[in-house]
Amino acid sequence: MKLSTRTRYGLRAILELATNQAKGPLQLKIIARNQDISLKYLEQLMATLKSAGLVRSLRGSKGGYILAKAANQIKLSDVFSALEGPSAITVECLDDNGYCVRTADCVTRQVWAQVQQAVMGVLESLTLQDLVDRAKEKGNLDYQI
Amino acid sequence: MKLSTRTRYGLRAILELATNQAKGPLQLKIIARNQDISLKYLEQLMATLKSAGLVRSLRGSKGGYILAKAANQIKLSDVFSALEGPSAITVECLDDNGYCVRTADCVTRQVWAQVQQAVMGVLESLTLQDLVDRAKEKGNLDYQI
DNA sequence: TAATATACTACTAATAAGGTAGGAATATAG
DNA sequence: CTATATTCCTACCTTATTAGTAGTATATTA
Repeated sequence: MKLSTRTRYGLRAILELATNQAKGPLQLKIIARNQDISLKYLEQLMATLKSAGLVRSLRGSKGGYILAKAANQIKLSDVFSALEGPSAITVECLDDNGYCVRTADCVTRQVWAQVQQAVMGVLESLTLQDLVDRAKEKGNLDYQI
Repeated sequence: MKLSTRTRYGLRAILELATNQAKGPLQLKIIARNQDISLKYLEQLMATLKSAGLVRSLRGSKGGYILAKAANQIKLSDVFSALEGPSAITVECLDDNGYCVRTADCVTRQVWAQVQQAVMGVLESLTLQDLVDRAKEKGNLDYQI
C-alpha cells in the first residue's frame, strides 16, 4: 500500500496555498521550487485539485492558484480522494458488490472495510487549517526550506 | 493505495488454514480451488508466510500447510506485514529519517504517520480466530463456496 | 505587443504487480 | 523400490501503473 507521489506532492502543494493564502495567488513555479517538484508534473496535480473544486486558478501574468474555500473547510479526505481515488484503500470488492460471489459473508472484505474506515476517519478529522496551525506551532511559518 | 492481490489472497489462504485447522494439513491445491487462486502464485504467497513464521509445511504425499501457532496468536497485522511489507503505508520519509530535510517539522509526514497508526491499530486488534468466529456467526462454516 | 501564467494533450521511461513455467527435493503408499 | 503427490526454488514474462517530460495553445497583465 504505497502512497503515491501524486498524493504526497499534491497535499504539500495545496498546503502551501493554505499557508500563503493571505498573499494572493501563488504561482506553481514557486511551489515547484519550494517543494522540489517538477513544474510540469505539478501542473497536472493542480488540474486534478481544480476539477475537484478545491482550488481556483488565475491565468496570465500575476496569475497562480488560490484555495477555492477557507482552509478549515477543506478536509484532508477531500484532497486525498481527489488525488488518490475515491476510496482510501482500493479493493475491488469494496466498490463493486457484484465483484465476488462471496461478498455478503466475506470476513476478509469486512476487514478491509474496517481499515478503510479507519483511514478515512483520520483524514476526515483534519483540515488544511489544522495542518497550518500545527506548522505554526513548530515555528515553521512558511513550511518552506 | 491499492491493496495488492498478494495480501488479499494471502489472508484468504491463511484464513482457510485457520478454519480447517482441526483437519490436519491442507493442500494448496485445495485452497487454490476453493479460493480461485492460481496454484503457482499461491505457492509463492505461502512461502512468504512460511518464512514469516506464520505457517508450517509438510512435503510429500498427504502433505500440506498448517498454522504455525494457534489462530488466536496470529494477528492480521502479522499477515499483512509479511505480505505487504513492514509498514502499512509506504511513504519513504516514514521509514527513512534521512530521506528529506524537512522530516523534523513536516506536518504532512505527521499525517501519514497518523494514518499508518490507524491502519495498524485495526489490524493489530484482530486475530485469525476473530475472523473464524465471525464467519461461524454467519453460518459460513467452511468459508468456501 | 511582450512577458508570464495556466490549460491541454500526447508521449515515454521506469517500476511493480501479477502471474507462468519447469524442474528439484521430499514424503508416503503400495 | 517405485509411483505418486506434494512442497520448494528460481527464473522468466507480460501488463498496468506511476511518475514524469514535452510541446503548444490560451488567457492575462502591463
